[in-house]
Amino acid sequence: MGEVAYMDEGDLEAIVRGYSGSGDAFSGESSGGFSPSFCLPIETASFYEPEMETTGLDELGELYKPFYPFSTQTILTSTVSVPEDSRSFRDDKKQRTHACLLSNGSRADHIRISESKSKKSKKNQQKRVVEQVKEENLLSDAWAWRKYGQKPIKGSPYPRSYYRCSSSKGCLARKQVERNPQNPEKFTITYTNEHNHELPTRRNSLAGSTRAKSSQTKPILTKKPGKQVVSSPTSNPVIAPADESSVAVQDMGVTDMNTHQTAGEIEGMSNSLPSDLMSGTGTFPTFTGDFDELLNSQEFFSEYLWN
DNA sequence: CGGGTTTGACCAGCGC
DNA sequence: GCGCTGGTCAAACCCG
Repeated sequence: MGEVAYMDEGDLEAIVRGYSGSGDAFSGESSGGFSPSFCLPIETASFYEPEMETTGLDELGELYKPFYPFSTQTILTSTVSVPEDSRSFRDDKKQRTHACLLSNGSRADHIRISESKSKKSKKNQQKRVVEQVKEENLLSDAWAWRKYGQKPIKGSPYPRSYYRCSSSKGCLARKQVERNPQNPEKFTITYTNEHNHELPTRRNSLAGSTRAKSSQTKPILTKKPGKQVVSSPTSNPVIAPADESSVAVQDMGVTDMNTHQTAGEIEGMSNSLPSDLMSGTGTFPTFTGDFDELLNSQEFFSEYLWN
């Protein structure tokens, strides 16, 4: 546990250092305005380790609360940095870009850097923030995500769902959601890449509206080509009894958020969260702490962890 | 009609 | 080199 996966210490060191301010490729000039949500490498914890939810991170959790006060979940850490996922090569073929686009449109080319560092692009891909959240908190980020794939994962009875940011075409932000096999109540969310735009003022209208009926809570998938069957672990139409987290959310958020949007806007967005994430609570207040906050707190994390 | 999900296929990385 | 695995694509379909 807590092992640094996918990269050697040197790499991590470099990245952490870079991230914490030296402004190397990684920090990718989180230029002026809105800073990319994620560009920080944090320690990696292997998934599926229950302990990791409570380990030394408890303390951190406390510190983290102001930013992410959900009572039950644990924010975790993870990851690895280093850029460019395997797709980069294909992307080349397909004329797609895959780098850290910044708010100003510039491109943080941390990818290249890592490329030179390692060829194991797949493992070194820019995954980073991993959160352990309860079902009801799956909605806890204000970004608009569009599911683009789902795969059964070896070693886990639950499939992993893949989401990409749907609020901006060029946004490279990715999110993977999978149920923790050892603690099915919780989901592991892995964010990859960063958003190259600000928080959407509102989510796409249909996000969360579709499949609302057909989606059932079924961890294990059943396939029926051509049919809309349920399968996503995140397709939990009715799991989230809005709990205390909803309150907590509102408390926090607004602090940093006002730079991007109003609480009202946020709430509006919550009404259109993807159904599988919505868990049936159409009025779940969204996570207002935007990635900037996470970023900040995680920045702290990284320093805390590495010093 | 636009934008969401589902899902089989495809592709590249990795381990043996 | 081969097979396994994970990540993504894209067609088909659904919904408001």
